[in-house]
Amino acid sequence: MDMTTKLTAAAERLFDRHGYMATGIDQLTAAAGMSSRTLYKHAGNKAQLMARVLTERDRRFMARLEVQSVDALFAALEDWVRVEGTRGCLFLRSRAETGGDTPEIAEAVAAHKAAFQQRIESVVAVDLGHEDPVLAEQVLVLLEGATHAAVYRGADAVSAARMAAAILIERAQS
Amino acid sequence: MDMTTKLTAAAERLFDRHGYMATGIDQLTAAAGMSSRTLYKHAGNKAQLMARVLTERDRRFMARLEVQSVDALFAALEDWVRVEGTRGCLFLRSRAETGGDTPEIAEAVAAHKAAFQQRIESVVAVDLGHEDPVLAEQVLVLLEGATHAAVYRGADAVSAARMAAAILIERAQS
DNA sequence: TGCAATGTAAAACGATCGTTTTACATTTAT
DNA sequence: ATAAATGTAAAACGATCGTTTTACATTGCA
Repeated sequence: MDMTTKLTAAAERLFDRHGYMATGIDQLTAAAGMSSRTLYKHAGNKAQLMARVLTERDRRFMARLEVQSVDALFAALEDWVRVEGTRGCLFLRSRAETGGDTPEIAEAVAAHKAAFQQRIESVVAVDLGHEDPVLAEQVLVLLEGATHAAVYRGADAVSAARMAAAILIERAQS
Repeated sequence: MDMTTKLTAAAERLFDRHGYMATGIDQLTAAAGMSSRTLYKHAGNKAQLMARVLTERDRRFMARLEVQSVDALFAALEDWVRVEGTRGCLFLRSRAETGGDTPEIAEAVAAHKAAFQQRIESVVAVDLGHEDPVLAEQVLVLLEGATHAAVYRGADAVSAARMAAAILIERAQS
């Protein structure tokens, strides 16, 4: 595993567990097993490192959402939550932590959320046989809600959201 | 307005807009119009100040949720979002920023979320004439989802959530 | 009248921040 | 064989962090 990969993985873990601002450069170098000189050579600076973490996380998360039904979206979220834990959406969290004032971060978040919404719209269209923007928005709200409610409600929140989505989809299909 | 009230109001605004970690004590003293000596006399320290901000916010938010129907819960959230803006849930955000490692903050968040859930359960029970924990969990997910989706989707997310809740409630009533 | 309380302004505290630099070792490719 | 690239360890950078303290002014009550 090359230094960039190792750094990005370590950074994602620390930023996710302790927050972007609360994670210092020396914690990052210690976790990644490299000197600060090497960190800066590969990452540029802390904000760019966070942006790269988000881009990598987007890639991994969106890969799991390559499914053909709305119900499978919730199954994928259940898997994600089981594997990665429940600390809320890292994209929204890092944007909020920086007040939206760090361009690299704000752009990575915007790109992810646009892709996220697009994916939901197309999966809803597959399930229904036609587009339904309002239903897609409701599914998006349920996924976002499951992600954040799971922080304090656990996996129950995800399965409740999944059942709610099934009802809305069935209703729209008939 | 006494110093404690002025400080808490200024702190809530800054913590919400820029994040807890990113807001320094000197920004707080400048916004509240007081010396750091007075700030520490009233607040104890930064974490206790954040905890007091959260307790006050819980009071104001929960007061708006003193309603008699699930639909009114979403109407109340629409009002809240219009008045206070959309930067996500300050409770979850501050807990995530501190990794859950700051006891005062973690406790204030836990207390709020417990009260939030309880309120939803009782409003659902009023609407249905009986308790329905699963439906209440779905309403909680929709409210949490609307709060966080509104950050990047705007008010559409809240009205979509409101419509979804109406469908689920109607279905449970018949 | 005088003392306790409450406030400000500003300096100082040691610690830590993100970042750069200096000095040196090791690997890699021509 | 040699020069470029890539790494480490560690010191140093100025800035800022949360917090405490010193010195002094104002207020309100006994």
